[in-house]
Amino acid sequence: MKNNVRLNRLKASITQEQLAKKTGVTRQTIGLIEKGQYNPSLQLCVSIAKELNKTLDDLFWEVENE
Amino acid sequence: MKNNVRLNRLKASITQEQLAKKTGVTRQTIGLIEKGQYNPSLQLCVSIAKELNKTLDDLFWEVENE
DNA sequence: GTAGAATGTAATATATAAATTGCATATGCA
DNA sequence: TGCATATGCAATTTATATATTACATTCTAC
Repeated sequence: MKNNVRLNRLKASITQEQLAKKTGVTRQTIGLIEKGQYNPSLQLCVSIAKELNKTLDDLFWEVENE
Repeated sequence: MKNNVRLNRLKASITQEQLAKKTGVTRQTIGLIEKGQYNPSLQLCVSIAKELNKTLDDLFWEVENE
């Protein structure tokens, strides 16, 4: 599950831990999602997108082709 | 987790069972997602979107406001 | 009004996302 | 050098998405 979370988190200049706290999960969960090793729930994807001021498509749609 | 899956499935004129088979899950899972009673995985959301020729945002982004 | 298809729903089982804890590594800064 | 912050990673536990099975309900067409 490749995605653009790390790229956009860094653009937002926040740490994994800050994003985790804002989205209500742990730092480890954010780390694994960024690594593409998790298949996160839709709700979590939406939370992450909102915190980064992006949409689902921005972060998770056809990332391979970008 | 309100969404536009049912609306777009009906527009595509396919049954829950057909969509389930195409996305590799059971009819019950599709039914519960349409009812908003599940928090589906990102992979499943992507599969559903592709089968319905929609994007994640079309089906799952800020559905309340549409 | 009956038959079949589509959908709702409920109980139990299984797979896996996510939490928790802990330690290792890397990096920047005093 | 030494300390603090950020991140990686691994083992175990917990919560929940999804499967399976089964039966009920709704709806359409004959």
